[in-house]
Amino acid sequence: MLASVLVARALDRDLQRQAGLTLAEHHLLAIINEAAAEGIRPTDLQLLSTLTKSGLTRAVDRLEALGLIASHVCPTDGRGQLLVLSAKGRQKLRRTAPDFFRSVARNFADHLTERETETLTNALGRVAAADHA
Amino acid sequence: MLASVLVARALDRDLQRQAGLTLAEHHLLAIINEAAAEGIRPTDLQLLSTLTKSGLTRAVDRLEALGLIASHVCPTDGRGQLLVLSAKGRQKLRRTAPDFFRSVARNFADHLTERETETLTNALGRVAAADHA
DNA sequence: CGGCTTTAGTTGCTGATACAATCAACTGGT
DNA sequence: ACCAGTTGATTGTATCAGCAACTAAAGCCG
Repeated sequence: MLASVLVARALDRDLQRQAGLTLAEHHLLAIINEAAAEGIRPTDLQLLSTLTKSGLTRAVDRLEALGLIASHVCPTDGRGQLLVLSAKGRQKLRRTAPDFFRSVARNFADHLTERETETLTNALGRVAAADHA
Repeated sequence: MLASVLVARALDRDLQRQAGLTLAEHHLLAIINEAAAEGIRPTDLQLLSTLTKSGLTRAVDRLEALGLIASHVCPTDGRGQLLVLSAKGRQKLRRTAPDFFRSVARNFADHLTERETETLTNALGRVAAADHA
């Protein structure tokens, strides 16, 4: 827990300095970027993010206000939205990437061996996928 | 990050239900409990916790208001305090422990092999000890 | 001693999050 | 075609955390 908080704070600090984005916001952009071309539904986004439903709503609002993402009403479900990166959002992400990767390396990845990285990925992936009800 | 957030939320939820304590508050009690008998300084406590200075001040205030910890002026440094568990705090911690350990097992430890646990402890310990400036 | 710097801890303020309640749209059985 | 129940998402409210500025006690050094 301590490691995760310290790393998260360091990444957050660096991102805010270098890109004016929160770690959570940047993470959302990254997830949306890797989603299908037609966009991603907030519910699916939530499963991959560290936010709850309401937190996600607010974060999406902010990103939309910044013009980094766009939302359309889902054609097959009038309740839902489809979120996509705007051109500005894609650009932001691309420009931010180098600094961000350096930050991840410096604050986290460089401290681990390859074997450890693999073990962590597996083990924590399983933990994250578990049911925490 | 996702794993840590999900686990933290699950532990927090269980603790609040079962003991009326936040995960952060419970963590502070646990750290103080393992500290030297004469008490622990807020600064030292902060290094082991996930809180910042100001967050720690507030959390300590809450725990003191609940009567779970007591603070004395440090005899060798008039600026500082020495924090100790009260009898009530020790009791709280003892009574909370079984449920808490179960929660940790269910939400985290049970998903890992012994080798993985060992690797995580080492690797993340190193990450936490690193300088995140 | 006496002032300058550093360290310990607190406080005002702001922003972000979560929970719970709510609104809106879809779905399935009759 | 309708209504009950479910699911997707938003909003009201309260809390908590963090930053930055501040106070006060130590430490250092001439």
